[in-house]
Amino acid sequence: MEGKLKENVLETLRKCSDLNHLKQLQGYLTTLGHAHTHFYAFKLLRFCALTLSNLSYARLIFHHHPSPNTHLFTAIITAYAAHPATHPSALILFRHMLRSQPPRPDNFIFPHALKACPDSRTTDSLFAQIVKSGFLHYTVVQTALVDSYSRVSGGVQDAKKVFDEMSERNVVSFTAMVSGFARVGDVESAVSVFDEMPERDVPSWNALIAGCTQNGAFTQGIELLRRMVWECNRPNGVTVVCALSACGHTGMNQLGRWIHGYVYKNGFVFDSFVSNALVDMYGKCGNLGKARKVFEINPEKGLTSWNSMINCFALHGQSDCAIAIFEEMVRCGGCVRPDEVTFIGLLNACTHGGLVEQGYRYFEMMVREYGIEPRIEHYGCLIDLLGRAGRFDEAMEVVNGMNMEPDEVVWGSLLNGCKVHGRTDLAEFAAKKLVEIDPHNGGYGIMLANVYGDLGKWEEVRNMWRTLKEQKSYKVPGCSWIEVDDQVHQFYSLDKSNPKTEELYCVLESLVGFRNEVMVELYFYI
DNA sequence: CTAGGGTTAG
Repeated sequence: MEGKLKENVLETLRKCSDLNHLKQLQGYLTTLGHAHTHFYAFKLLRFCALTLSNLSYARLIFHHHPSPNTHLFTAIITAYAAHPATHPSALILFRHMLRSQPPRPDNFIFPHALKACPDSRTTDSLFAQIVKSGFLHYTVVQTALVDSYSRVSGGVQDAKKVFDEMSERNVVSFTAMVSGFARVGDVESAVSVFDEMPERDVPSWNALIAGCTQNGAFTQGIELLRRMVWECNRPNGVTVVCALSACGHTGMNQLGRWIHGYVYKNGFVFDSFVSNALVDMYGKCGNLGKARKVFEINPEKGLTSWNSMINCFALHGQSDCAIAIFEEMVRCGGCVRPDEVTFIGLLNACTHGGLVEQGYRYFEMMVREYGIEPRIEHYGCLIDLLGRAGRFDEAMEVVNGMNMEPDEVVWGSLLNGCKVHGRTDLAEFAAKKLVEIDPHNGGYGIMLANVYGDLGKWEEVRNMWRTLKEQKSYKVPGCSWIEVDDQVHQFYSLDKSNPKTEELYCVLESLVGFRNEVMVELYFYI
């Protein structure tokens, strides 16, 4: 009889599609006196949280239960731990559980609680609890500890300590350690852990490739992708997203297109992450038509999809298109709301299109209509906008009215505007601020020296150069590259190592009308 | 029933 009911309930849950259905089932169980039977409450709660992703009703089920057991606690804590916004609630409930005598935590609950830890102190205390409850010998629990430490600030070393003391390590433990190092920018350590792995699967490769691309090691990321394929691992959607990001940042259009083909053949086109990464790659490689096409066929345009498309147009100075996309986003984006990234793109578009008034309006709109607190990046855009338009009074008004310290971007944008419009007095002020913020950045020192030169202050020019030499701070040379026929050509400013230097300068001269200090070097073959 | 990988931003 009981078995029959159980089957019925599970069957009904499988067919359940919305909250009303769930409530009906709940009512039915209540009439049978089973509303608080642990097994059913657990099933309902899990279904509600995981399938319907209705957290508020899930917590209702939990809090209405007179005596929740370990399973119920696990279910609700899992649900809370799944989203960063509800991490605090997960921990509050977990502490509550530790205080109340039964139910006791089991080994299944610790990994979830560990996921919700905001700092290493919290992870420490969970560590102690795990030891006390005798669950430390589980590999899964230890791996969760490694992962937890590696996510909180300053915790990688603790993660490594736990990792080193593990008696048994599997792919997951290694991968957790790899991404832990990658997260703090220590690509080297990530690589050495990766090299020690006895076996690797697709997520482990992804962890390292993501680590590279997130830390600016794009070429290294691409090399790893090749090695991954060479060693017979099939890249999945995650791999592809990382690789596309690398292609975009380095202008590897050929490889990007090859990956697009791979995406198409393997059905990843329906992955919104992949679609967004494709849009970004095509945009950065200058193929706006393709970018737009990929964007258009994405059936689930999310916030990032819209932002990426806007950024593409902004990057290429197509302010009209960027604005049109923004308006479409507001009109038919569904529940998508513009965020701070959207406005950075939009403001950049206005800057590159010279639309000062429009840019101003969007800035106001961001604050008033969308309630977004302007971040330093937005001020950077605004100063860039005003500076390029030569509206220095307003620019300074904004700088002085900011409720935060102006950063390099702000002063750099102002300096740039000053140079364009010949405002050497203000340029000196901005350049001095730059040097003040980062005295060891040779680039800023050189800019200040140049401004002194413009002003005819030769004594200061000499002093500046002497300081630069004394502290041995040199500017990293400006560099850009272009792909032609499977070859990447790298351009360094002031570099004359390329055999065709003279020819190249002649072409540049005919293009810009004067000689520019930019050079070209053959870099590598794909 | 538990552990690892993801795009956009001057």
